[in-house]
Amino acid sequence: MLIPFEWLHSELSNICRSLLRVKQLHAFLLKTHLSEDPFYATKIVRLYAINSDINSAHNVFDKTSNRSVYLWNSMIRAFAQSQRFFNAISMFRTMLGADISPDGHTYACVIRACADNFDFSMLRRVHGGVVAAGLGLDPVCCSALVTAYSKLDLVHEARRVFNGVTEPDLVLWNSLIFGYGGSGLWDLGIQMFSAMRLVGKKPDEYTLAGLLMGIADSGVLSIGQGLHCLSQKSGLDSDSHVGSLLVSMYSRFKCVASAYRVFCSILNPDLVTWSALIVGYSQSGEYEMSLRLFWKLNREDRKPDSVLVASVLASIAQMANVGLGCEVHGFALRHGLELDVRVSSALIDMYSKCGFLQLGICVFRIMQERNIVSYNSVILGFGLHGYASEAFRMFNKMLEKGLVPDEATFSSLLSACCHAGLVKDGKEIFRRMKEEFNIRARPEHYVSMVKLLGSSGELEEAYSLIRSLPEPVDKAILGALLSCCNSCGNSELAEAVAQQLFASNPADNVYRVMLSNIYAGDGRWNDVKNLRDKMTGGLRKMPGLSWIESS
DNA sequence: CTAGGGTTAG
Repeated sequence: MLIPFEWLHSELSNICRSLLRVKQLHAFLLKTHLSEDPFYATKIVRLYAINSDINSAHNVFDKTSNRSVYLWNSMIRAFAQSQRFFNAISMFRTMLGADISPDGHTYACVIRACADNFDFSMLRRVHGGVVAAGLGLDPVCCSALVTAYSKLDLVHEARRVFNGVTEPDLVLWNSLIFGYGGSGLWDLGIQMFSAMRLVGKKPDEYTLAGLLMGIADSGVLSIGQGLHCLSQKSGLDSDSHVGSLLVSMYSRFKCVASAYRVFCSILNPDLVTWSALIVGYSQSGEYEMSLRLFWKLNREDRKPDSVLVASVLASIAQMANVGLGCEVHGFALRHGLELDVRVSSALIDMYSKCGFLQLGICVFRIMQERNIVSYNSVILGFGLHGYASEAFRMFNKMLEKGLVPDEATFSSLLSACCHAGLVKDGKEIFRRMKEEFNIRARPEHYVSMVKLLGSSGELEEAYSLIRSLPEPVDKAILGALLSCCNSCGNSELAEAVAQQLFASNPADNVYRVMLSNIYAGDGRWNDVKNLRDKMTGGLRKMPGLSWIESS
């Protein structure tokens, strides 16, 4: 039989998104007995995996007696991609026992699977295996290890792997920069970037994405602008990934005009980019513009997804505009998005924040599938309207259903106690959260507790709660205590708290002014003057910024 | 010949 090889190879190299077509190709290969060949088997396994037919992929693997490393690797990757972690690992174990030895790519697949599954002890064991196999300095394995450790919040471990490599390639540099960006260690990311440039490596779109990821949290707009400039010069700002990050970076700094300019320069803005801009406008308080863009997107051929609808509803909740909320509710109904838990929870939240708790409860009642988020929204709604007992009733119902409460559940309950002034119940639920449900109290929980205790005259207890926390105490918690002190006229405690706030945030002038006001209220002009004299310090010196000026 | 290490918003 004459086989049109050219046709076959181009078909196999295409990323075919139709399962039917893949099955036809597979059937054709079976007829020609080419499916016995590990080369073709690998292709078919990959095509089945892309179309998420993992059983057919496994079947092809089983039927192929002559298994190449490529075939093993593809099968392991296929299992990992379809979240079948256990299968991926056991396939790897089988491979170790077979008469073929895994290569760097095999280990990379397994390492990635461990990270995706947040399995630290397995990652450790595989890392050991990598070293034992003599692949400890293999660039592919090292990149995978750096990414995996960063994903498990062990960036320092990632750095150790990186340091072992004498001449890191671009991917390895990028992996570490991404690790730093994702862990909020943006200054270390910048340092690595400077070091990378010193050895003459040119950044690509991954490098910029890694850097930009951390910058929005840094609070230093000039660095973000420097990176924007750099991406323009390297012609990377029209890349939709980099563009999306720039849009959200500018949005977080509330520079929506710049965000819009970046948006316009992107060649093919995708749903992510649109989302970043729409959410950006609403985060900057420009709700009308945000909604106008939402409807504009809707007029184009791309349709908003449930995540975007939920975010738009969140900004409508902030506007407390129930008319717009109803319009978007109608939109969700027309597009069958109201069954999505994220959308319906956002609807509950929107209605209750607009003052229409009853409508929120209606949405809750007709929901098909209720998860923890839906219960949290309805609990928050009851609390917001002062119905603390209803909130607790919902909480108990949720427990009866076997749902496990999370941090947000307790935030909602504590805020319900705040709104109703239920000090005793608040203390009790705070205790149960920690002891019974093993949830570590987060800053927002402490904020509620401080408000609750402070507003009922138990300032001392609120203060001792704060003193039990490790330094530095979150500024939201101290801020809550400070406003309680102010409203009940306890200027002595107010001063202590303001000093603590100022000491931990010396660069933020808000706290300097706060403290200054307290001194001024007591007529202590010398203290006011001292405070002002220290103000000449200027901006904190930033590490490794010279490259911005040079670029 | 193929697979295989590094992405983004909410």
